Amino acid sequence: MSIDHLQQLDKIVSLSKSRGFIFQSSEIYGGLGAVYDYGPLGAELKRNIRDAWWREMTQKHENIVGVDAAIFMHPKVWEASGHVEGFNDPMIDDKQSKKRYRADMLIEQHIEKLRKDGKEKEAEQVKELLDTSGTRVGLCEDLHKIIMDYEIKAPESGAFDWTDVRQFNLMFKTQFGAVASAEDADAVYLRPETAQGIFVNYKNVMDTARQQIPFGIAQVGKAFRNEVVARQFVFRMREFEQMEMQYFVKPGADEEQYNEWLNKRMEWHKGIGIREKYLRAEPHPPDKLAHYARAAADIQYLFPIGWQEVEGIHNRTDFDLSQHQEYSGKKLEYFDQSTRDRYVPYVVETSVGLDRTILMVLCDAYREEEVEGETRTVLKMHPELAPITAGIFPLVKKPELQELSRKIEKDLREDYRVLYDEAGSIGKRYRRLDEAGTPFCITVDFDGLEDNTVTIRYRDDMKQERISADKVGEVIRSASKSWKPESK
RNA sequence: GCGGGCGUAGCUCAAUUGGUAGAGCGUCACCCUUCCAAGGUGAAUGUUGUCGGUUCGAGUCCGAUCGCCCGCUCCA
Repeated sequence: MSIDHLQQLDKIVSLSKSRGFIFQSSEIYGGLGAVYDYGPLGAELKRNIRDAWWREMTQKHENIVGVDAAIFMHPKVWEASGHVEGFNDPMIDDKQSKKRYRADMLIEQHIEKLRKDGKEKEAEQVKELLDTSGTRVGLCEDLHKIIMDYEIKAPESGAFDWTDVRQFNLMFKTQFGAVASAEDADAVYLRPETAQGIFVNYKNVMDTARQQIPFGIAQVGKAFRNEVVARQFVFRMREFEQMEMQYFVKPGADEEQYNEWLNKRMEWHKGIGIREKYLRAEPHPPDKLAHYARAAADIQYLFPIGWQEVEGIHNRTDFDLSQHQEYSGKKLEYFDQSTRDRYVPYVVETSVGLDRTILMVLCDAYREEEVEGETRTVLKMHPELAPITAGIFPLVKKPELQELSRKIEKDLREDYRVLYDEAGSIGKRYRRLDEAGTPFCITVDFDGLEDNTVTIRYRDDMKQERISADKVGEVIRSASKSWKPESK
């Protein structure tokens, strides 16, 4: 059976481990949940994708500049951004049905029910208690007491058999300063998103980079989320890498820019070789928008686990800058010299998960093909993303062939990541590099010694061409540039 | 975090009622080899996820723990 589009993630998990793309973190100690390490091939693939994004988003735009903000930030940043509040969900479980609910949502629903039943007075009472929860014993305890006192039952099972209310803080907290103290005063968070590193530097960049609105700030970096359920390989990890660009625009220009960036970003995904039919843009319904967003859309890929978000495009309005202006007391307004307008810019965000992009590239590239009764496993990824660009082989282990092979290897090494291999049969060496996604193999044979030629073998269709040994680099360059996923 | 399933070599998997842990592939070395996982010879690799219990004896039974998968939930 040949495979053109993956149905199971297992294949990628196995291949990732056996070829050295991705390993589980701390594996020799039994692994650490939802944390993964990149191996030799994975590290190269990751770098290539990161570089492609950075080139696209900064180098190709005169009005987008980069920053590299620290992971640690002032604790107030997360108060201003809404994360301290929004990242704490009080949850409660129904022991009968094993369903989990948000405690505050349960109470809200109960209030609505009371109103519907005409018990306006009691509804007001509960609403008052809900609004003041957290002021008596603690948030969890107060919410639990309301549920108990008003005998709020589980919506689905109708049971009244609750666990305690527990809070899930999705931000990682750590101690700042060498002397550990139990006090929260020293607590800092590992950033749950990189975006805030851009917003807090907005003024600095404005003051130094000689940019005028509209302009963008790009950043690639780690973010950390203590996910309740972190699963599905590198799709949802506790430590992950984001590639973000925040585009600052004049209020009113936000909708147009939002649409434009959604299109541009979709084109990028196609440009790195992802097949168009497995990509789609999925707008968020207005009632599902994040607290900061006016409009949002996912760019999704059809993973073996279904359609899933790889990138999010958000119209963040002036929410973040206004919040930071309020919390920091620093003016973050923009003054337009020509129109003499003064305003807090609106922000259009493009935020793509680097690890998710890697997974997408691996999934989209994965093929199993029938070749003369044997299965060929091959990663047909864009040549410019491939961890190893070319393999160089002497057809057999003979000194003359080895000599020319080594010379070609040395030349190519200046510009490309290459691998010299003389072990095993030639077919085996081709197939090994197929699994690594290497698009080109150069083989030196005896005929070639006569006229200084070699054969280049293409990964995607296994076709071979005889070319001049002096033109190998050139052929690789043009074949990389002209590569299209349709030709896979 | 809850419910269910699973955990044996780098990968995929065997191992009778509880009775000496194996195979295929891969890896490495050498030989052979003039273009698609060829062949030959040899080699390395496991506290059976971890800890504890039951037993004369545990990969197998029991408990705990860690991790993975599916569902619930969550996804700012």
